[in-house]
Amino acid sequence: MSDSGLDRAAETGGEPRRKGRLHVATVETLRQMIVSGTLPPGQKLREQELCDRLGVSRTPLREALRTLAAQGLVTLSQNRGAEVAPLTLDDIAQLFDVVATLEALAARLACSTISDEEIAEIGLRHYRMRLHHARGELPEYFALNQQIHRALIEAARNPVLLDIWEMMSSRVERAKYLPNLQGERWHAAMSEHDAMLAALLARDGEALSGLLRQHFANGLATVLAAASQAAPAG
Amino acid sequence: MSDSGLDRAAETGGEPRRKGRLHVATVETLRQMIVSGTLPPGQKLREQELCDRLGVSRTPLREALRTLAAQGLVTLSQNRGAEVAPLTLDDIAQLFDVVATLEALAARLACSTISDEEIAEIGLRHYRMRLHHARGELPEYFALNQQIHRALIEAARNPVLLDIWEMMSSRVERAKYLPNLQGERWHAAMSEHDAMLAALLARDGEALSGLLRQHFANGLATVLAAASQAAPAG
DNA sequence: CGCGCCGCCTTTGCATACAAATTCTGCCGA
DNA sequence: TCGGCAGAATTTGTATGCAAAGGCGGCGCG
Repeated sequence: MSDSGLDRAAETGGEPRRKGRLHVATVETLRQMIVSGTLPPGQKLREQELCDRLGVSRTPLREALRTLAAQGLVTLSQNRGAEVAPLTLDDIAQLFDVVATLEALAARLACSTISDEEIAEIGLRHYRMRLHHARGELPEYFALNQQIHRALIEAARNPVLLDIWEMMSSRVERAKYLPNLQGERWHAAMSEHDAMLAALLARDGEALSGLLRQHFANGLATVLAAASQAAPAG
Repeated sequence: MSDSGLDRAAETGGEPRRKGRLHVATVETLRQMIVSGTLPPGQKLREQELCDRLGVSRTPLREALRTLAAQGLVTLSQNRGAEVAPLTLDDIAQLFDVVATLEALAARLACSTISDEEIAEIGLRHYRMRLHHARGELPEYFALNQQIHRALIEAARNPVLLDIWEMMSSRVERAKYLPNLQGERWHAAMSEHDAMLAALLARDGEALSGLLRQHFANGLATVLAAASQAAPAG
C-alpha cells in the first residue's frame, strides 16, 4: 500500500485505527473526547488543529463535525467554526426529561413484545452489573448499565426510537461524567434497577415506565446536587 | 432528467445566487425534494448527478447528505453511497409513536409555562387554519398546522426537545404527503385541534397530552387506511 | 486619551484532483 | 447454459489548493 508517506493515523496516541472510514472513525474519536471531557464544553474547535491531532485531513473532519453537530455535541456557527456544545444544568435537566420520556415509551412497548430470551439476557447483565457494583468497579458498572438500557430500547422493536435514543445517549453520557457516582446514590440506583427488572419480568409496562421516569429524576437530582456543591452559585 | 423545478441553480452561468452557505441551502433543497416525494424512497443518490442538478460541488453536497442522514431522510452505506430512506408503513407507525410521545411531553411542559400571549398567538393561528379549512385550502392548512404544533413545542421551553422534534418533523411531513387529507378525516382533525386549543386555554397538560396522542393515532390510522387502499397487499 | 476605521492574518467554505473500493461486463471453463 | 473470475468503468472517500468572510491589531482622527 502506498502509504503516501502519511503515517497519519499513525499515531497520536497509539490507537490502531483502521485505514478505512476515516470520517467515521473521526466521529467516534471526537465523541469520546467530548463525552469524556477531554474537550471541555465551550472549547473552540479549529479545524486545522484537530486535523493535526487526529491525523486526518479537513474533509473527513468537517464531515465528522457536521455529524456531531446533528447529535448535539458540537455547535456550528456561520463562518465562525465549531465549538463543543455547552452543557449547563438546564441542558441536563431538559435532556433527562426527554430521555426519560423516550425510555418510558420504550418500556411500554418492550413489555408487550420482549421475548423470554431477551429478558434473560437483561437479567444476566443485571446480575453482572450487581457484581461490579458490589466490588465498587464503576466503569464496568457504567458499561453494563448502558447495555441494559440499550437492550430495553431494542426490545421495543422501534428503530426510530432506537435511532433517536442513541443520539441522545451521547449527551447523557456527558452528564454522567460530571458527578462521581458513589455511595448513597449508587446503592439507590442499583435498587431501582432491581425494581425495574422485576417489572420487566412481570411485563408490566406502566410500572416499568414509571420506574424509569423516577430513575432519571433521581439521577438528575444527583447531578444537580453534585454540581451545586461544586459551584454553589450555579 | 425531469426538470422538476430544481433548475434554480441550473443557470449558474448568469447568477450564482446567494453566495453563502451552499451546504445549508443544499440541505434545504434536498429535504424539500425528499419530503415532497420528488426523490422517491429508495432512490439512489449519486453524488455527481446531484451536484450537476443542484449546481454545487461534491464537498457541500456530501456534507448535506450527512446532515440529512442524521435526520433520517437518507441512509448511507459504506462506500456504497446514499439513498432516500425508505418509508414503510411500519416506519410511519413507529415514527408517529415517537413523535406523539414527544408532543405529549411538550404538552405537559407547555401547559405549566406557556404565557397568555403565546396562547393567543396559537389561537390566532388556529382560527386562520380554520378559515383555510373552510375554504378547502390544504397547503395553507398544512403550513399553519405545522406552525401550531411547533409553537406548542417551543412553549415547552426545552431546546433539546425542540431539536429532536424538528429532526423528526421532516420525516412526519413525508408521511403526510402520502394520503391526500380530505373529507372525513380533515374535518375530524380540525375538531381535534378545537379540543386541543380548549385544553391549552385551560392549561390542562394531561388532557392536552392525551388529545395529542389521539390526534396522532387517528392520523396514523388514516395514513394506513389510505395506503392499504392504494396497495392492498401492502 | 479614546474611538473608529482600515488593512493583514487567521479560519472557514468551496472546488478540484487523486486514490481506493465497488460494481458491471464480458469472457472463459465446467 | 450457468457460474465464476478478471479487468474496466463508475462511484465513493480523501487530500489539497484557492477564495472569501471574520477577527484582530495598528494607525489616524476627534
